[in-house]
Parts: sequence; structure tokens; C-alpha cells
Amino acid sequence: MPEGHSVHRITRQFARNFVGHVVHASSPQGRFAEGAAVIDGRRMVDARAVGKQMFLEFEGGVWLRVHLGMYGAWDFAGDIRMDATIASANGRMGQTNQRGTFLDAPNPDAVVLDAAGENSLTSIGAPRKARLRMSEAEKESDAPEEFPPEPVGQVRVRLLTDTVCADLRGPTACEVRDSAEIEQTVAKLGPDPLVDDTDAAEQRFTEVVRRKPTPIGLLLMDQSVVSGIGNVYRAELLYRARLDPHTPGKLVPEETVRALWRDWAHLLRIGVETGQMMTMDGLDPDAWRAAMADRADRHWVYKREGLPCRTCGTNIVLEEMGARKLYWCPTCQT
DNA sequence: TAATTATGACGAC
DNA sequence: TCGTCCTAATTAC
Repeated sequence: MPEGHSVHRITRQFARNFVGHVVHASSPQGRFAEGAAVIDGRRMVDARAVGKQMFLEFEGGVWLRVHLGMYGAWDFAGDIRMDATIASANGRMGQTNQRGTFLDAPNPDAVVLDAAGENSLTSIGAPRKARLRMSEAEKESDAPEEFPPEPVGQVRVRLLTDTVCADLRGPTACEVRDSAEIEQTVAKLGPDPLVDDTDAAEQRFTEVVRRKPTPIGLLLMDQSVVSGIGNVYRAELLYRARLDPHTPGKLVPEETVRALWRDWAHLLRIGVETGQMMTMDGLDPDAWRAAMADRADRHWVYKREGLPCRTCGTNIVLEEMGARKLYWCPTCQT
């Protein structure tokens, strides 16, 4: 599923292609007919992401809250203004070969985010006729023949401008709310490093973690403690910190908690800028290229159960934590 | 054709 | 801790 980086990227896509435009909204599937009717005909005025939640604001104080859950996805079609990395990576990737994106993705060390973070509206060149699926990964394919395209599958919401179409399917949440309700939702969320890029946010995260007896492996997945981390980033962050996932939050040294926050901020920026969950930055270019070519070989521990730890050779362990699969190295992470 | 899987989250016990 | 909801792609048979 999409972790925080994907949601920020999707939000950027809306900022580039929808904000400022009058939107025609519908629910081809029918399950969001009422909500779509409220939005229909309004101009989108803002697109924001906090953690895994996305908020689209329309004129008149009408907001659409979307959470993609495990397998939600947005499909864009039409004349799409592309993100710089989509333009550089997918533009050459041909059809449905996901490996192409990996091979052409930019060097993470070269990534630069402007101060506005996700509000950077870097677009490369003119809009391009294409179809782009955005979920936990991104896949570009040829543009459909007609515009707007015939809805395929269970499309909960379709948002349409004169030139761009966005279809949402499989969300765990999709609802119309007013600004007060959106504020309440956001207030319940822990800090997101791209939204709250402050010492105060780091401090808040640190204090909350160091107050709780809960295992750090659960705290990192708790969206009220910190926003945007999912099962992949959890495993990788804990490994990068060489931290035992079972350690109670209150027993994790303060400096380690702060380092976790900063590392999350670091990985999230890379993820947003590249569209990849790159958790092994620091590799030399050849090694990185090789790792990106194989999905099962991209991470330190995630989905590597039974394989030797890249550092110490101990077999990576798989266990359940928080009803999710947790991968870790019992030797390195102590 | 069916079973399996997924990078979430919530509510009932 | 368990069941439930959301959907599509992949894998197994």
C-alpha cells in the first residue's frame, strides 16, 4: 500500500493538474454518488497531504478526504503535467516494465527539495498524453484512445477537468467534509516531517515515544504518533537504527528516537522526490542500480525473511507485529 | 477458476 | 486479538 511518500506525490499531481480548475465529479461505481454531487462543478483550490491522508479542497469550504488503505489507487489520464521524476524516469520506460523506472530513477544524493516541500510544482515540459497509475508504485502507460476514458472496474470517484481525468478505486476512506472536520482529522495525526519540518515536531515525536511502554515497532506504525510510516518503512527504519522492534518506546535512548525522526524525514523526502522507497541510499551507483533492478533485493530487511542479513549474515526473521509482517535482523538489531 | 496477497485502519469483544 | 472493509494483480491448481 501507499505509505506517506506516495500520498504526497499524488497530492502534488493534483496540485499540478487540478488546483485552479473547475472539476466535474461523478461516481461511476455509484457508491459515492452523493458526495460527488456536492463536489461537482466546484473549483479545486488546494491539495494537501498529511501522512497517508489526502485532502482536496473545493470552493465553498468543501473538502474531499481520501485514504487509500491497503490497495487504493488513483489513475490519471489525459494531458498530464508530469512531475520531474515521472518525466525523467517513466518517459523512457516504455510500457509496463516497472524495472524501467528503477533503472532510470535519479541518484538520491542529487535530490533537492525546495523549502515548500510538496508544494514544489516542478513540471517538466508540456503536458503529455498518458495514463498514469499512482499507488504504492507508479506506472505509466499509453494514453487511452478517447477522453475521458470509459471507466474500468470499481471507480469510486472520477474527477474531471477539460484535459485531465483522475479515477479513484479501492480507497478505505473517501468522504466529503467541512473544514472543521478536516481540522479535527488532522489534529489526531502525529507529525509528518514534510508538513511539520520543525524542531517542535521532532520534540513532540520524541516525547510521545519516550513516554510509552509500547514496542517501538508498533509506535512507528501508529499514525497518531508519527504520520506516514507503513510496514516497509517501519522495518527499514528500525534496521537502519539497528533497533530491536520490541524495545519499549520509553527504553529507546533519546538520541536514537531523534535519529529515527530525522531518518524518516530523510527517507520520506527521497521517496517523494523519486517515487521509490529507497531505503538503501549510500550504496555506490552500480550496487544501487543492481538493487533497484530487483524488487526483492531493494531493502535491508523487508521481504527478506530467511535470507542472510546484508551486514552480518544472520537470517532475517519474519514475525507478526501489530497484525502485520515484521522483518528484522535479530543480530544487528539489539 | 480459485486462492492468495498487499506498502491500513477500525470497531467489537 | 479478531473480524471486517476496500480492489486488482498475481499465482496456484
